Amino acid sequence: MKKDSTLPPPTLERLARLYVLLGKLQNQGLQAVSSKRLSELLGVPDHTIRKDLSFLREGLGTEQLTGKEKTGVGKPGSGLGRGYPLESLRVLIGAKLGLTHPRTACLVGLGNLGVAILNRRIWQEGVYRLVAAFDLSENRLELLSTKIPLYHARELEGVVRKYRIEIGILTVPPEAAQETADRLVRAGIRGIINFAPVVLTVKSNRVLVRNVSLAGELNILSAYLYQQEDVDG
Amino acid sequence: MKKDSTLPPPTLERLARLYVLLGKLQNQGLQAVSSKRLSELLGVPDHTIRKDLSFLREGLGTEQLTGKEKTGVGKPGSGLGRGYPLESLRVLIGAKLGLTHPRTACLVGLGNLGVAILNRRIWQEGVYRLVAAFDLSENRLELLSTKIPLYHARELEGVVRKYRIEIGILTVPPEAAQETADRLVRAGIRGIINFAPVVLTVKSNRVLVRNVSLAGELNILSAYLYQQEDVDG
DNA sequence: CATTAACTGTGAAATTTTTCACAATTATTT
DNA sequence: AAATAATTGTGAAAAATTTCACAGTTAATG
Repeated sequence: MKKDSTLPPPTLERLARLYVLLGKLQNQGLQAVSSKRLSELLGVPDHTIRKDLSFLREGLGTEQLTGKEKTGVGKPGSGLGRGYPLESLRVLIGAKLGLTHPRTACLVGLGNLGVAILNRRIWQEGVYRLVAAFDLSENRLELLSTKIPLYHARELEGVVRKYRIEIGILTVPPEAAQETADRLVRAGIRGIINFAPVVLTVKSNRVLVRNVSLAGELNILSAYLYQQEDVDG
Repeated sequence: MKKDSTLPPPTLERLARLYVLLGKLQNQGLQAVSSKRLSELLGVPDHTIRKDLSFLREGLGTEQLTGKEKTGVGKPGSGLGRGYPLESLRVLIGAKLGLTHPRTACLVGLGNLGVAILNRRIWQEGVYRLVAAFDLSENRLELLSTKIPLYHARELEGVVRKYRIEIGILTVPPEAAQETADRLVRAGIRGIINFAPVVLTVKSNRVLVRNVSLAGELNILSAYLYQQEDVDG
């Protein structure tokens, strides 16, 4: 539709995380933050944050921002209330990332991990709507007390199609992960967040996959530690 | 110690994930893979994989690899058994990333998420040793049946120091996350993998933090979907 | 009201990372 | 034994991303 210029991937990912942080800061009752503060909180250099934020300029409205007009959201200067106003910054990032209208999600696999995610507060906040959760065990389904509609796994395709579910969160055992992913894809899912310890293969390039891997994180951490050790001695 | 040239971060992170994948492929009984296959499996272009792998050359041994000697691990040519031999490639990556000697880890917080991680097979594989898990609830500690030593949270600092635990995995409720992280840092932890839905602030630059955030992943996914929607219509 | 201090915003430079393109290699086929 | 097909490895070019440095802004201070 809008042919908004697309963001550089690293910027997009940092903004997506920043968006979460801004919500937290708002809940703490703050009004504004500086790029320096955000830098400390996020572990990203302050100039990188300002640069990222400068992408919000594009498509800010119909006002012709020619030349050296005032363009940004941030308020320069010292003293309280300077920096970026939380409220408007958050709205702006939300608009840029398309986080304004709610997305539907489903959760597949109600083991310990699945239940942990089922109980997350994020589903109460309204931005993401968990409209279904699936499991193989009838027993499990009956035992769980939640407001989220629960279904037997055999109903996966039907429910995903019916509610046009966009995002699938995979918390099934590793053996079942690939097959479940295939089923989600066939049912028309648009994105998958995979918590199962497998490397998913999804051919369709219409479907985005984010792998969250404990083993991967451990390896990355170890490798950085190892590099540190090389340097420090 | 070794002053090994440090890897570009994107390469390091891809190799760390590749290492996991190679283990899986080995378990499937395969002997070798091509960069093209890895490309499909990992969703990374094949030339990027080959380039990444080319960093393994450095410090491959004392052989002086002058000129156009045979240097790589991969076997060119067509037919079965061509490409990269899984075994030796995995060993080489492991050596480069310092994944050869086991690392100690602890798990803090034994709610649903914690227990899910406690039961992961990775702790049986020998590369990472989960030497302690903590929780506040005595009840919970008694109920759990596992070979991993369980402790009350009050013993955190003592146990971390005693066993020189390097990596902490945080699966506590959000309210407790920052304080727990502070305690881990004070006790001398070297890295933290944070699964709690908060943005941790860790001043010490001796300590590495990896945040695993459902909200972050959801936002990233949504943003990419939104960009796709802009293009497709 | 001039000065100071603490910020933002950004074009341009520097750096890093990815992509390209193709020579070299080797099993398999003809 | 020549041709073919599939594959690695890598310098060099291209592209992307980060860093720099500083002009411009504004509340607070002296």
